[in-house]
Amino acid sequence: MAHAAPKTQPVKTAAFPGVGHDHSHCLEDALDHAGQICTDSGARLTALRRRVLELVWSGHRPLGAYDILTALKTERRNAAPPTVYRALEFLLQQGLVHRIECLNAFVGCPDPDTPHGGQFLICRDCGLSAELNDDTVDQAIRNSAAQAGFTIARKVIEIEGQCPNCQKAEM
Amino acid sequence: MAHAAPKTQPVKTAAFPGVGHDHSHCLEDALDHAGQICTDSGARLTALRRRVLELVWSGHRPLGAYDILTALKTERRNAAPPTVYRALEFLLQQGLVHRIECLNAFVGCPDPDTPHGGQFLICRDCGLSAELNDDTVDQAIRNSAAQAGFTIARKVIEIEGQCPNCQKAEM
DNA sequence: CCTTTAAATGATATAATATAACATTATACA
DNA sequence: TGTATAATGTTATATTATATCATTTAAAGG
Ligand SMILES: [Zn+2]
Ligand SMILES: [Zn+2]
Ligand SMILES: [Zn+2]
Ligand SMILES: [Zn+2]
Repeated sequence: MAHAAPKTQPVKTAAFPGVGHDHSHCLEDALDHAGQICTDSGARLTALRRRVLELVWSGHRPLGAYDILTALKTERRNAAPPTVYRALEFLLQQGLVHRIECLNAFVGCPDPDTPHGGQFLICRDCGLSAELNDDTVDQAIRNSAAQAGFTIARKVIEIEGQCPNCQKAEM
Repeated sequence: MAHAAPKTQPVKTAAFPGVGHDHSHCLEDALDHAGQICTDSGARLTALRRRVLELVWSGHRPLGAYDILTALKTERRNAAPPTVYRALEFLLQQGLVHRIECLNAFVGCPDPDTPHGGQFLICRDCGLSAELNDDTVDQAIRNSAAQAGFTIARKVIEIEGQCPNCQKAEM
């Protein structure tokens, strides 16, 4: 985890990226992490896979496979659905992207170093998503499953609603 | 955490239906509830909608729309995708069924009297699902969303893994 | 009861998402 | 270099979901 924030002011929850944030930084970070992770694990981050990761990270909005395909086709005329789905499958396996089930879409993981199922807040108005990893939620679910004698393999936690920015915009 | 359970014996969680449970009872219950709810709200539980609800309740396994369609076609030769999707849309609106996003499937709600988003345990081995409504989980998510300034419209909580029966069967 | 109107269903077409299967190319490595 | 493996190309098709307009059914009011 990152170092502690300065203590003098309330922790600014950065769940949703500010409208004017420096997204090139998000992108660089994601690619750097990806390079590191794949190097470490011996996985091959090919040009294609890297490019698909970049496209997923073109913003904080989950993208459908066919959105990605459309973008990819402008540079690779022969790109087809399997091209994208295979790259996404790889990126999912490496924990570099998450699949948003309720949207049939994919979004970059901002913290891929340790594998995790994410908790997603998804704005219905602007389409932005934010990944949380609240351990209280996680614990509650683990307890609940344990009580039912259920062994967890994967958690899908997707919260749809309205993000702070869009709430302000409505007033 | 919720209030303490009686200490004398472990809480029997009935999350997953026993292999030999009286399912006809589940079905009757579901149809009775549905009739009551629709009567109360003035919604029209037509023969078709009722039949689709029965099919969804043919077991505790989420069914895809086309599974339902296949079954329906044996009785209504002219059934088509919209036939099923429209009935499902109605049943969803009435809270009589839930949609399982990670399976693109639908399952009956065992407790439709008060609207709620469910928490689902889904067994990858046998396909059975169980609906929980653990308030601790719910609270944790509400807190987490509130901290992010996010307004919740809908929660998708789907836990994939192995149910107790399938764990035993593996030994 | 009949008419008007709205809701539900029928019917056809097509959109959107995802995978199967096999051929070809690139990479690893012995 | 040759061989095996992984990745990508290519084509076809499966699966899930919706749009649109016609027809039928049921509710409501006179
Ligand atoms: Zn960003
Ligand atoms: Zn928003
Ligand atoms: Zn049952
Ligand atoms: Zn099972």
